[in-house]
Order: sequence, then C-alpha cells, then structure tokens
Amino acid sequence: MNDRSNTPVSGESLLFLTDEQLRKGIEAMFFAYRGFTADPDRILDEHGYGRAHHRALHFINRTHGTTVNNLLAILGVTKQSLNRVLRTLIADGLVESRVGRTDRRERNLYLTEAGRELERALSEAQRERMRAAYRAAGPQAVAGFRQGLEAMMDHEIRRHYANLRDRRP
Amino acid sequence: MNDRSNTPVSGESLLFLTDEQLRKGIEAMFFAYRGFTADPDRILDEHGYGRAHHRALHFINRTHGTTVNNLLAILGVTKQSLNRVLRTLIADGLVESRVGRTDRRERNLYLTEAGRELERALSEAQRERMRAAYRAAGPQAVAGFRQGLEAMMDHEIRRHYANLRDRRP
DNA sequence: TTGGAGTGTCAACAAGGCTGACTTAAAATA
DNA sequence: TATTTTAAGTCAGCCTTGTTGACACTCCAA
Repeated sequence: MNDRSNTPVSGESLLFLTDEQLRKGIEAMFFAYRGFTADPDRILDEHGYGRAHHRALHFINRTHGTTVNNLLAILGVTKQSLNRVLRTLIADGLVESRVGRTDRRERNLYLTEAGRELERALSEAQRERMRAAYRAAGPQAVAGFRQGLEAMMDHEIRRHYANLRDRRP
Repeated sequence: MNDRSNTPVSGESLLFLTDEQLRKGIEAMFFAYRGFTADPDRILDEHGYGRAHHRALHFINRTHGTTVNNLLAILGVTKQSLNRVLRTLIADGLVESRVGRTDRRERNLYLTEAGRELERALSEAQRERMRAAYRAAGPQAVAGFRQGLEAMMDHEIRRHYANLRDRRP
C-alpha cells in the first residue's frame, strides 16, 4: 500500500525499511511477547496468580528491600493496583514487608524462602526460553536483539532500567 | 546466585550466558513491550478503545476478508471475547462484516474507510517507534533483533506467522 | 434429513487496570 | 512547636478484557 520499494535492509546501508518489513517487526514483537509470557503464565495459573504477581516478585527479588514507592515507579501502576497484589503475596507468605529503619514510613519488601522459590521457578522458565531463543538466533544475533529491545523502550524507562542495572548488590 | 561465570557472550563461541545476562534480556523484553504499546495506547484511549480493538484492526487490515474463526486462531482469545470487540467496531462503522459468498455461515471482515484511517494512525505510530529502534540499534542489529524475536515465539504460532507472511496479496 | 460446523448472543464471573476519598504514622519544614 | 507533606494502606466503585456455560440460528455435507 505505502511501500516505498522492495529494497531490503542491506548490511551497512542507510537503513531503508519498507512498511512491509516494519509490519513484520511489529508482528514479531506481538507474537514474541506472547511466547515470552506463556511459560510463566502456566505456572502462575497453578498458584492462582497472574502476571501482576510475577512482576512484583521479579522486581522485589531483583532489588531486595525496595520500597513500595520504588516498585510503583518501575511497574507504572497505581498504588491501589499494586497493593491488591502485594497484599495477597504477603498474606500467602511469599513477600515480607518490614518497616524502614531510617524512615519508618517506608516499608522494605523482601521475598521469603517460599517467595524465592516461586520466583526461581518463574524466572527459570523464562531464562530457558531466552536461552533457547539465543541459541536459535545464533551468537551474532544476541547483541542485535538486546540493542533492538533497548532502543524500543521509552527513554525515561530506559534510564530507570539502566539505574537498576547498576545498583545491583 | 546461580551465575556460572562472568564470561560474556563472545563473538562466535558456544554461547555461555550468565543468569545476569539472561535477566537483562528478560527485563529488556518487558520494558520494550511497554514502549512498543505506549503510542497506540494513547491514540486508542482518545477513541475509547483498548488493545483488543487494535489487534482486531491490525489483523483485519492485514488479511482483508478474513473470517472470525481465522481471527480467533491468530489472536488466541475466545469467540465471546473477540465478538464483544468486533461488535463495537462494527457498530462504530470501522469494520464491515459481510456474509461469506462460498460459505454463507462465515463472515468476512473488512475495514471501512474510517477503520483504515484509525488502523493507519495506530500502525504509523508503531512503525515510527520501530524505525527509531532500528535507527538507534544500527543496521547490523536489525537482523539479530528479528531473529531473536522469532526464536522466542511458540513454534505453532511461528508457523501461523510464517503462513500469514507468505499468504500476503 | 440430520448432524455438525460456524457464528452470534446472553449471563455471570475474575483479574487487574483505573479514579477518588480518606486514614494513619512519620518526617520535614515553617 | 505546630503545620504540612509524604509513604503507605484501605474502601468503594468503575472499566476492559479475559474466562465458562448455555443456547439459538444458519446452512453445508454426508
């Protein structure tokens, strides 16, 4: 329809992309994300949880002792929405909420042993999928894959992500 | 925790990936998908639609005259769920549903001019994001990006995707 | 002509988003 | 010290989008 030409993406060129090529990328993104979440979704379902729980577990595990406000910023949801999820995770003994030491208004969040166990099962499924994808795509594709993903994030979120990356214990 | 080593992914090696590297890939996937849907989400919101409407518009546009059953298979939702979305799109005059000519039980779905217009706005936002990502990642990353995404899909879905790709008019 | 496929619709429910209003406790500040 | 702001939690209510289950209609094909 609006395709400019049939010129493919050539090695080192100025990057002419047809609408057709872009459409394929868009659909690949859609289907890939579905594949990416499929395995955890099955595990979560067995426990009566959803993706929202997975996200919370992931980021609490990744930044031990993070505060509720911090989590809100990363996840980009409302306090009420997150609270509903956190409440069940705490009630089920997967997450522990401790009053902050320096600022007693804050709550620091930690995974319990049970929480770590579920998180490990979820992330292992996802890591395995990621490994398989990397294997299938080949070593030379790995860098390009990550670069493409990072370039697609919103800038502020990418900053967030970069900060998180460095702040690791 | 379970990191095997600090050995990075090396050019042509056997692909040893640390858990840390995999975790970064997992988070990149999460944040990238959010960026990927952010622009269309804003447009959809102005029209009172959601992502479900976007998906329907996309695949009807992409395979003109597709049947409801076809769409169900691609989207992976229930008939009832899709029907709710289709009903509003038809009522709003964005989608036309014509009784099948060869099999009058089937309905063939088409975008109206208004439907094409919205679809174009949505996909243009997404294409622009994709172009920017490719530009930022650089030409040598483009192939790797697509390969990584395709390798992450479920196999049956990838077949679907491949078929769709070839069946284009 | 009958069975089954494709489609549509009704009802009811759940997850997980949202807004708005309000409380409590603690920290920061005037 | 008194006041304001901040962090967290909660209640109520709404929306979208997913789910089941039941059922009706059309119409093709055996």
